[in-house]
Parts: sequence; C-alpha cells; structure tokens
Amino acid sequence: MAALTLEDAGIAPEPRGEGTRQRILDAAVRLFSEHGINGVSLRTITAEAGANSAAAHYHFGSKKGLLDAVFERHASAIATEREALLAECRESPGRPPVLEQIIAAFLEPGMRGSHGGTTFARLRGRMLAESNDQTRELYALHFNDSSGRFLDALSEALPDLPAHDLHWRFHVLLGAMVYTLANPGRIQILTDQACDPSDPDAALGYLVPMLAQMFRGDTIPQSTAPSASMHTLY
Amino acid sequence: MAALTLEDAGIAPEPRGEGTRQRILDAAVRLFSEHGINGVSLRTITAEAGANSAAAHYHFGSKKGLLDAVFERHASAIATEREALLAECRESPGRPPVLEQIIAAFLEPGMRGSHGGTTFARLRGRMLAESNDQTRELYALHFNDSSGRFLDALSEALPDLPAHDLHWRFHVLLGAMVYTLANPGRIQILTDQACDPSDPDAALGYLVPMLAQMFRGDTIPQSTAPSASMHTLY
DNA sequence: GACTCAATCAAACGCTTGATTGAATATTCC
DNA sequence: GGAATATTCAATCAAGCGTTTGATTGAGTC
Repeated sequence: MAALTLEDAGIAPEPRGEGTRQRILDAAVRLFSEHGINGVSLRTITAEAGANSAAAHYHFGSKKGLLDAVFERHASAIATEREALLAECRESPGRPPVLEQIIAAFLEPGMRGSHGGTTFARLRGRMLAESNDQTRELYALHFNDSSGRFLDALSEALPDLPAHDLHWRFHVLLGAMVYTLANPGRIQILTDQACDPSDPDAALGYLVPMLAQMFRGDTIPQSTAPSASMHTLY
Repeated sequence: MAALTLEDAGIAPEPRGEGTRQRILDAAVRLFSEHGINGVSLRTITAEAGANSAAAHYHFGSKKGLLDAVFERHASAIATEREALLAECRESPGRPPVLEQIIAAFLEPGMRGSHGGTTFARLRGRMLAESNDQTRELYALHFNDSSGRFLDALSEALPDLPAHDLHWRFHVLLGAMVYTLANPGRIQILTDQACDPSDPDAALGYLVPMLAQMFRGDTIPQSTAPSASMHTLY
C-alpha cells in the first residue's frame, strides 16, 4: 500500500519554509497591531512564531519588507472585495445606487473578519495614524485606485454636492472607520463599555446609517468668515 | 548707577534651568508629533533642544515623564477652554443650546492654535492611535470629565436620542477630529491636496455642520439582523 | 571665603535593536 | 546516491536605546 502523501489529500505541497513564513506573518500582524510597528522587535516576532531570529530577514529581507508582506497579504483582498461590492451596487435596480449601499460596500470588507479580521483592521488604524513615508506608500499602492472609484460612485449618488464637500465628508467617513478600528476607542471608556466598536456587526449597523445621514446633509455656505470664532456664529 | 537686573526689565526671575526645560518640552512635542513617541529618542530631543543628553532625565525623570509633562502642558488648558465655551452655550438665549454651538465648543479649543496649535493636535492624534496604557491614562486624566459633560449637553440638545445612538455619534465626532488632526490625511493624497485638514478654520467650517447633521439624523431600528451582510439590506 | 544647591556636562552603563555571517541541516532533482 | 538548493541555526556585529554616574559649574547664603 502506497503511503498517503500531501498531494493525495489535495493539499498543495508547500515548500518547506512556507510554514515558518506564515507563522511569522501571523505573529507580525498580531504584534504590530497590538504595540505598533516601532513598538515591537523582530526578535519578539520570530520568538512568538517559534522561529529563529534570523528567519525574518531570510524570508522578508528587512523589517520594512515584513510589514510590506503583512500589508500585501490582506490589503489587496480587501480592495478586490470592495470593488466587487461596488460593482454589485451599480447592477442594482435603483440608479443611482443607494448611498447606504456604497458606504457599506466600502466599510464591510475591511471591518468584517474576512481579510485578517479585526487584527489587520487595528494595524491599519495604527498605520494611518503613524503616517510615515512607508505607510503612506503602502496605502497609496493598495487603496488609492479603489478609494478613487468610491469617490466617483459617491459623486454619482450625490450629483448636487460640490467636490469640496464630498471630499470632506469622505474624510470624515475615513476618520470614523479608522477610529473605530483603533480599538479600544475612547467611547468605551467614556461610557463604561456600553458601546463596543470592536464588534464589527454593531459598528457597521450604526456607522452606515449615520454616515449616510451626514452625506445627505445640505451644503452650507462657506462665505461666512471662517476666521471668526465659530462660537459667535450660532 | 545700579546694574540692570532681570526684575527691572519686568522679566520673571526664572530659575536657571527653566530655559533648558522649556526648550526640551518644545522639541519634544514637535518631534513626538512628527515621528511618534516610539519613533524618536531622548538623544534626538535633547540635541534638538541644544541640551545635554542627561537633561531630559534630570528634569522629567524618564521618557514617560517627559510625555506626561508635554501632555499636561497643553491638555488642561484645552479642557478648561472647552468647559468655558460650553458654559457660554448654556447662557445663550436659545434653550436647549444649539447643537452646532456645542460641537464647536468641543472642537475649537483643541484645533485652533491657542493651546500648542496643530503640533500638539497631531500628537494627540498619534497618541489616540497608539493607545497604550500610558496614553489612555493621560487622556482619562485630562479629558474624561470634560468629555462626560459634553455628552450630557448633547443629550440635552437631543432629548429623544437613545443613549447608545448618542454614544456612537460622539464616537464618530471623536474619530473625525482625531483623523483631521493626524495630518496629512488620506484625503489630501486622494484629491491632489484639494482639501487641507491642517487648516483649522477650513476644517472647523466643514466639520461642525457635517457633524451636526449627523447628530440630527433619525434613529434607525437595530432589530434588522445585523449579522447578515449589510449589502443585502439596502 | 566657605558652603549650599540646582543645573549642566562628558562619559559610560547594561541592554536591545536590525542586520549579517557561516556552518549545519533538510529537501529537491538528477 | 549525490550534487545542488533551500532553509534553519547559533553566534555575532555595529549602532542605538534609556538611564545612571561623578565631576563641574555658577549663582545665592551665611
């Protein structure tokens, strides 16, 4: 009787080093998201992965290379699913697509567990706040095209909204998403854990209608001297 | 003729070390905000301040102590001005106070140049994203009471809004503020610098009405199964 | 003039960092 | 089986880290 091989079981015959590589990636995304990129060392990561301390450099070349790989692993999947959901919106009966649909299509792939889950989500939050050259490059590389197409779709759904207003509202959408991902948020502390931004379902259930409401707001005249104290204006 | 002393010139007779202390604080808030707290060393800070590398430890005890001092320097002033503006709201003719007034009272002190300006603002953004034990403590110590009173005021202005909804909307407000402070934001990159979140006047001019609009939105029923894909709901 | 004391300084401490090496060990292919 | 290749390993490197030290300064006090 022939011995059962991995191929017989339908499992791809992964190269020997693949196991280590994956374990390092797993440990990296978790530790990066918990302590920040500057806050964790390659030794800690490789130790957590049960690998030799030189393994990270062998497989990824450098710490920067490791972060690139971690990001690449999930980001492209998120962008792809986002665009697929956006395409679904466009095929829907109602044209232009419903605002809530577009917002949900943007938020869902990154916030649900599908692509790295809340761990990668938290890492993205940290990276957006750290905001150095490398993180900006990574975001631009993986998300710029996709985000641009969402701006277009939002513009279609809100044809009367000036470009500046649209951009600022999208900015707030990004802020709400990032802040929600950077768990635990202040709101948990301020409200004795009543709100839990780390629960993706609850978060989406609240965020999507709230943001849609914000997008639908009237444009306010910007002519009122903005240099004066806001407080005297109302 | 008596020699001119510092007192004669009306300058406070500062202790000898005060100059160095202040220069270290100035350099620290700037470098912390630019590179993150883990991203800059005490040597870099003291060098930038033109001080000896031991000066930071002499004056602040540790790197943690230096961050405490940096935060303390501006945070309490912001909280104080926030509460003063909130008190102004309550004295206004219209009762309950206008929503825009409350939001502006919360956002203005931290976003305008008064208390550390955009530099300290950026640092706050970074700290909220890094979100370790020390930063959480600092935020709680300096901002919890003030934020709680704003939640109360918002609740007065929107008496029909359930607590959960109120908390989530305040969460989005915080997210929008923090994300705006963490300059440069993604929106600048996505729109070829058309929006400039680092301009406090423009930012406030857009944010206040947008957030007010969001706060005024109707409550949506949460009974619709949130575990199903959002995308099929709209 | 002797003393005090906060402030500054150069130097070093022990340790961790990202990165590199070369030998040892699997694995693959002929 | 054996050469070639891919991967792991312990050991090491220079550099940088936060922190500590002991000596020195210089203005105030008795």
